Amino acid sequence: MKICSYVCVMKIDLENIDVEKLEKVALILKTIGHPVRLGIIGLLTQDEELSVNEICERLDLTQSLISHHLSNMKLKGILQSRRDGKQIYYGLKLQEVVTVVKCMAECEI
Amino acid sequence: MKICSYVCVMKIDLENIDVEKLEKVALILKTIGHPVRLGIIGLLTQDEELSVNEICERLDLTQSLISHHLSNMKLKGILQSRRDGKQIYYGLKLQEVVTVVKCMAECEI
DNA sequence: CAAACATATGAACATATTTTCATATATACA
DNA sequence: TGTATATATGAAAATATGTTCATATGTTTG
Repeated sequence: MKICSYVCVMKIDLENIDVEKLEKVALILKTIGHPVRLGIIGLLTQDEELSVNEICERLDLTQSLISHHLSNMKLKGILQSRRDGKQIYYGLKLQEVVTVVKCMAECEI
Repeated sequence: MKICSYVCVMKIDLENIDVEKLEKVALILKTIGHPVRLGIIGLLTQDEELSVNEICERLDLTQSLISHHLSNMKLKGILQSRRDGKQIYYGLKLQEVVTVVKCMAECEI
């Protein structure tokens, strides 16, 4: 399913977007725009929730690195987390990022 | 028109995205994720093409700064340019970025 | 309560990005 | 051809980001 093609003709009304909002949008996009964080988002579209360790193993990256990236994305409202015993489970909060990533992943670049 | 809501349930199949593609996607998103560059993209959704000077004036930023950002985005395939006499006109090449920005601009963050 | 496990955090370092300034290049036109 | 105009470019400085390492915190269980 390709959506970009007909949506993309619409104008982005920047007059109605205040600077603060624009900077928030920029911040989210910049944050998503990193291979490790994209990897995490990818995993979390397949599994609703994953523990830090599961993410580390699946991406084959260190706990510390993953933890930093998770905190980063949580801070920006992209992810949410919940503790269950010893583990902390992360999941997507800002669902729109999936649309964004899908759109980019589908197009030819 | 809100599209995100129903698209976002779909999974991002990272198995089918090679690392190279993933990094390209990351690069595009990171590039878009900057206030000045978002501003340029916004203008170019309203006007198909704009000269460097027009962009500078509308965003009230220096020629050099804008020029650097334009080159950056052109290099990454987001924009295209064409010379007409003394001026160089820039326009969107990777139309998908509009979907991306719109999606982010519409959601509550 | 101590040990083991899961995760977070802070500092330090390396690297990348953004912006500015000065200057170069390209085009038009008198 | 020289001058004005439009844009690009390169280097430098300031700032931000990513990664690693060591260690702290929180939770469970023997």
